Amino acid sequence: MLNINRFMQEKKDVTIYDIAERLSLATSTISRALKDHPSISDKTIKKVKKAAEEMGFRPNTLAAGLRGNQTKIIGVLVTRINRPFISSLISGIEETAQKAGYSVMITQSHDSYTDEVNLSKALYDSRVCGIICSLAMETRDTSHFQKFIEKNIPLVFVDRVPKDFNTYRVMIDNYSAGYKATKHLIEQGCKRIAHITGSLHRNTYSERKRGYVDALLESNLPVDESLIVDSSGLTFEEGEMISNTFFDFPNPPDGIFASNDTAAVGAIQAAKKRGLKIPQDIAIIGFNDDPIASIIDPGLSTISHPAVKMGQTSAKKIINHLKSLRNNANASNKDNITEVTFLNTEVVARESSKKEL
Amino acid sequence: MLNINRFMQEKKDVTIYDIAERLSLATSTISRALKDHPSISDKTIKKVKKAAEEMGFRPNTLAAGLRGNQTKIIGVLVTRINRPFISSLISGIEETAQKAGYSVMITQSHDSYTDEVNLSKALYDSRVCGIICSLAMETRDTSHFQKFIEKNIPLVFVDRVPKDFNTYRVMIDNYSAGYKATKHLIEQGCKRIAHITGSLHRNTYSERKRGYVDALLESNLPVDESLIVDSSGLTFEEGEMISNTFFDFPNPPDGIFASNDTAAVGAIQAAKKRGLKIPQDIAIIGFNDDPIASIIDPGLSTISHPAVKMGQTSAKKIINHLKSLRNNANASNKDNITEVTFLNTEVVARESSKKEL
DNA sequence: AAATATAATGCAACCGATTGTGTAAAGAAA
DNA sequence: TTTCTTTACACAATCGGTTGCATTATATTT
Repeated sequence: MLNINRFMQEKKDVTIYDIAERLSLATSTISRALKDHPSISDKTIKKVKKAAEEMGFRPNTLAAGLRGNQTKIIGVLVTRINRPFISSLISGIEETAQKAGYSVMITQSHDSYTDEVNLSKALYDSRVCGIICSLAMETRDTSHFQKFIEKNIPLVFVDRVPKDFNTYRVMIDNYSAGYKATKHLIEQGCKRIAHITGSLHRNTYSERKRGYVDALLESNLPVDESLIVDSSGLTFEEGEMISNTFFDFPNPPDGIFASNDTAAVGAIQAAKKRGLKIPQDIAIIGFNDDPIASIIDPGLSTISHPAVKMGQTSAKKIINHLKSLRNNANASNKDNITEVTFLNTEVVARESSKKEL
Repeated sequence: MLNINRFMQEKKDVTIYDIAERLSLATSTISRALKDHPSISDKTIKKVKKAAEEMGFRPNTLAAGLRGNQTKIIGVLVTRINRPFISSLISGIEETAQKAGYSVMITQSHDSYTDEVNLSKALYDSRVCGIICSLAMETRDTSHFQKFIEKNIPLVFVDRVPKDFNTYRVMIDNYSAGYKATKHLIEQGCKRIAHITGSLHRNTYSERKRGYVDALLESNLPVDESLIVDSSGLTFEEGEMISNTFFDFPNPPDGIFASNDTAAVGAIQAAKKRGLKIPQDIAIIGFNDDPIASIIDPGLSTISHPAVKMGQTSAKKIINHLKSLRNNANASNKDNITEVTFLNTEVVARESSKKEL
């Protein structure tokens, strides 16, 4: 049995030892030559690369990673992959990482705190060289990320960021976005604007709400708490249901600002089913500019979110940080990197809110 | 300078050596105890696990991977992450992988053949334990995957699969799906059905087209080549444009079967702009059951695709294969695993095609 | 009690690339 | 020619688990 097994074993990978032997050079020379190390002559470099090519040499990233206690893998920890915003974010990360020679390891917390904790450990175990995270809905305590800081592993929180954590943050200005969205409805003539928000534990939603409130106040419009509803999942169904309760009010709103497009689409459907005219009876604005926004009828006004760019930016933060660590070996900015990058948002006005044609 | 650096170095990770020293045991014992090896006594196992926990031990997956020349990482190579079908697929893969203790490394080819080749090499270099791939639109030759077979690394092609490659394939029955979609339109009374297809080099599209043709033939309807148009990207714009050319025909179609929902939505928009009644004047059916399908007005009939399940199934193929390799060390089914799994599709009939209420 | 079987643990090589330090060779300066 | 620099390369330790085999401790049998 053992014999059979032995015969069936696939041939070994070509290693730098094999190249060294063939060229009668030391493995250290091979290793350096393959990386264009300055202390290796051009002649040798060429010779080594040629041999490596011919022999079909493929570097073993595990060995390199073990030795340097560091991989070229960026860990990504998001809530759910199959959402337009998130998948675009990941796409941006992967694109930027790939160009710089990094790989991307993806995990999803499904908005569960315990999953998030475990996955952060798993990513640590994989010796990722950096980590990009968008917090789970449930997460309150973020101490499980402290380990990365201690180990000087760059950490970027994106979109859903903690309040108090000295790291990179890449996000949009949710406050001003919420403000802009509300202001837009006010400019269309809305006097009574409802707001469907997500969990206020997440900065994204709480900030948007803050912007919403301030926009109302600024225009001397009353802030009616009954018009502000917390939708745990911001789903289509919840959007529809919450809107229906609004419409049942003796004094219903004439505008709805939903904190994502999915819920906003629910609001549109609810309004349509009631025979309410959009935007005359009820103007609606969402958030994210998901593909549906431009396809639904009427077109959904929304706030556009540079998802892909946020991913690219996050990846760049990691990559640049690592680069500067290399160039400046003693630059251990440990627990001192607090850099917040805000990306632009824009009001995308479509039919669901444009009262005057 | 060097001194400062030394002081700033983060503390080392706890290794099995540290545990071994503390308990006066050999590292081999620690290693085995942590894995519940049968030859280690329960008492020792408990003691070791307790110490590991207390000391905050985290295994270095790189070291384990190097030694065994194998990681617990499943490589995923898709065309574009930020598409509903793909992101759901990935979500399914990640979910299943995570449960079984595997990680997922993601790459996107952007439908480029050269990128696909390079990424397959990069995944190989990372010593992934398996690979799941959906082919790039451009890909004709798939020999770059041969290396995985030779190395006995399980390979699963999903959705967009090559014709001739002895591996796992997880897919839907595109032929019957295309047949069902067309048949559905025929049952609604359509006599002249157009088809917007993707690149016929990809099995997905060529098979759907074959089903379309056969459904027509079976119902004694003529197959008019001018009604079959190849849309390279199957984008919204292409769907709109191609539909417009159809509508300009002296003898326009009364039904359109588009090979994805995006293009079908384009067809809907084109029809609406022309004032054509859907489905009375023109019935439309898409493919995929993307979120838009249920949200657009009129609701888009389509073929539902179990994307998440395809991901889960693909991951399971990898995991089970590895498991059986472990249990049966000499089971090198090299170049002999041709297992095709078909997942079910369903016609989802919505307003865009239901002629009789 | 001696012999044998079995359970539990130790020893040490190994995976493949990286890198600080040492050394030989070639060139430059004295 | 000798000495001092550079330049180019070699040596060998290292990263942290894993695993085949050897060894010791304990249990069982005769």
